[in-house]
Amino acid sequence: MPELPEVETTVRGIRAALEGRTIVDAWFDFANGLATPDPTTFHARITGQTVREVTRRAKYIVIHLTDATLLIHLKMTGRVYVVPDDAEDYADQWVHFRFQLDNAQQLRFSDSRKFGRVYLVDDMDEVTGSLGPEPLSDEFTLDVFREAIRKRSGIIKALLLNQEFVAGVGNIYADEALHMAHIRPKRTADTLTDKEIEDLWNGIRTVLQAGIEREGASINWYRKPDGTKGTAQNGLLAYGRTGESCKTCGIGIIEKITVGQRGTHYCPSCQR
DNA sequence: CGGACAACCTGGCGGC
DNA sequence: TGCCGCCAGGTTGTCC
Repeated sequence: MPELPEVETTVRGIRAALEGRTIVDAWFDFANGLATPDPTTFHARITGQTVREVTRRAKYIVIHLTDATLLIHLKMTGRVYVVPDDAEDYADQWVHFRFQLDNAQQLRFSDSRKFGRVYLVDDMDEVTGSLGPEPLSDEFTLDVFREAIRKRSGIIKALLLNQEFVAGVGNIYADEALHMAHIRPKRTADTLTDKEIEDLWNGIRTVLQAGIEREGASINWYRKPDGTKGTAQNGLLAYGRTGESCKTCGIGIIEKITVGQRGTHYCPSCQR
C-alpha cells in the first residue's frame, strides 16, 4: 500500500496526537512484527518514553522518543491511527501493536497481511542508513539524479523501486513518473538521454508532490489516520488503468506487463 | 552489479 | 453459494 505520499499523509495525521505524549505501556500479538529488539527489552525500554517528534524517512514513520527511536514500516497493508482507549475502529480486527499513551489514547498499528515491521533503536540510521536520497528534498537535485543514473545499467523501473537509489518511490508512483516522462518501464538506465533523465527527475517529484497534496492513493487498503480515503487514485494516469484510453496522448490504450515481478502499467503510444 | 525467484501473510475478487 | 486461483501499494535473501 503505502508509498512516500501515503506515509507522509499518515505522519501528518498522527503528529499532533503524539508529540509531547508519554508511552506508558505497549502490547503486541505478532512477534515477527517486531524487528528489533527482543520483546522483553522492547517493552521495558519503550515504557516511560516521551514522544519528542514524529517525522518520515522514505516509507518509514519515525517516532523520536526521549531516549530511543521507534520506526514503523507499513509495508503493503499497514495503517496507524491514534484513538481514545475505548474507541472501536474497523481496522482494529487486524491490530497487532498498541501503544498506550498517558492521556487515555492509543496509537494502534493495524496490518492484515502482517508484513509491517516495528523497530526500536538507539539511532535511526541502524534502519534507514542505507537508503537513498529523499526525492523531495533540496539535496535531490537534477545533477545528483543524473550522476546516479549514469552509474547504472539496469531496467529503469526496477531502479526507481530500489530504495537505495531513491527512497520512497513505490509501484504506483514509479509507473506514474515514467508515464509523465514518456519513458517505457523496460528501458535500461544507460539508454536514457539527458532530456529523458530531466523529465524523469521532474516526473518523480511532480507525482509524489501531487500524491501528498491529494493525501495518498486509496486504491485498496490505504486509509488516512482518520479512516477516510485519500484522493490520489483519482488522478492516476497509468497505474491501474489497464485497457483504458491514455489520458495523456488520447491515442494509446494502457497496457499491463510485468517488470521485476511487479505489475507495470504504461502507454505504448506515448511512452517510448 | 543485476536479474530471476521464493518467502513472508491475508483478504478481496473474478470465474466456474 | 462455495471453492479455487490469482492478485495486491513492499522488502529481503538466495542463487546464478
